Amino acid sequence: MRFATWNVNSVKARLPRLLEWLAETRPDVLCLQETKVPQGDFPSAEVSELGYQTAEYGQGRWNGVALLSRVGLEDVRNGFAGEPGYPDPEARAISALCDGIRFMSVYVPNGRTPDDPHYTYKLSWLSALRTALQDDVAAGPVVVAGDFNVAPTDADVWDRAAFAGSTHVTVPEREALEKIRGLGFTDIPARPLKGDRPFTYWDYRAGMFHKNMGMRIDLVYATADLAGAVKDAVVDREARKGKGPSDHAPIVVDLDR
DNA sequence: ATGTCCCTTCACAAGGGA
Repeated sequence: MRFATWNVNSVKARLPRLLEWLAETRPDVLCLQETKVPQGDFPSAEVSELGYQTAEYGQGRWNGVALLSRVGLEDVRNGFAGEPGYPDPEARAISALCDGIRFMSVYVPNGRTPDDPHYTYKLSWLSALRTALQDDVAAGPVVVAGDFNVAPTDADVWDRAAFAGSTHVTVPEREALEKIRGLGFTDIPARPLKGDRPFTYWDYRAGMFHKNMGMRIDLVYATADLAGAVKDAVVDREARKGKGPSDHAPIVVDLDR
């Protein structure tokens, strides 16, 4: 099985790139984030021509997550039990069973700055996610993949000094991820296709991509049975190149299963 | 680092978010 995760930064703006990438990469399951389309506006017809079923959890202008699968899509859940809002619920998580594995696509709140209420929301959201995942982990194999908006270690940002006082690198954010891993998840290491660090995000500005000034904030968390079956995992930085890319690159994981 | 992109609307320019 091959699965992937990708923050596309608007599925409408990215549709040509998405379709081209799907036809080339052919994941069995794809976790999408930041679709930025209201519920019902996901281009399901276009992806169905490539053999994919769609489950979408959309919202007006921001957020939005989706799952694409060509190996089944059952027991779809928008959001999770106990998920906080800001203050209303936001479209940040969707999960479903695909070929016996529960896949959850997540778009963790950004947090903005450490003194912003949005940062508190981010920590609450991650804590509630951990609680909700307990039942899923007890039920069978689980993959939680997406834009976590946290760099797990200092090695996961291009320059730790540049992030002094910023979100994404604070101890409470990192501890929140550690607690999620404590449920039995492994942070699946992905190979960078260039350079020594598997960054997944590069700001559009200032030529950050070309200077490889990136961050590893898109992550794949898999339970032990699946982590042991990983044959290969790569950050597809090719998808960050060329005309009209997302600011995030996909992570592609191959399982011996 | 703040050099872009994407969304929206009291829309053809500007603000918000990332």
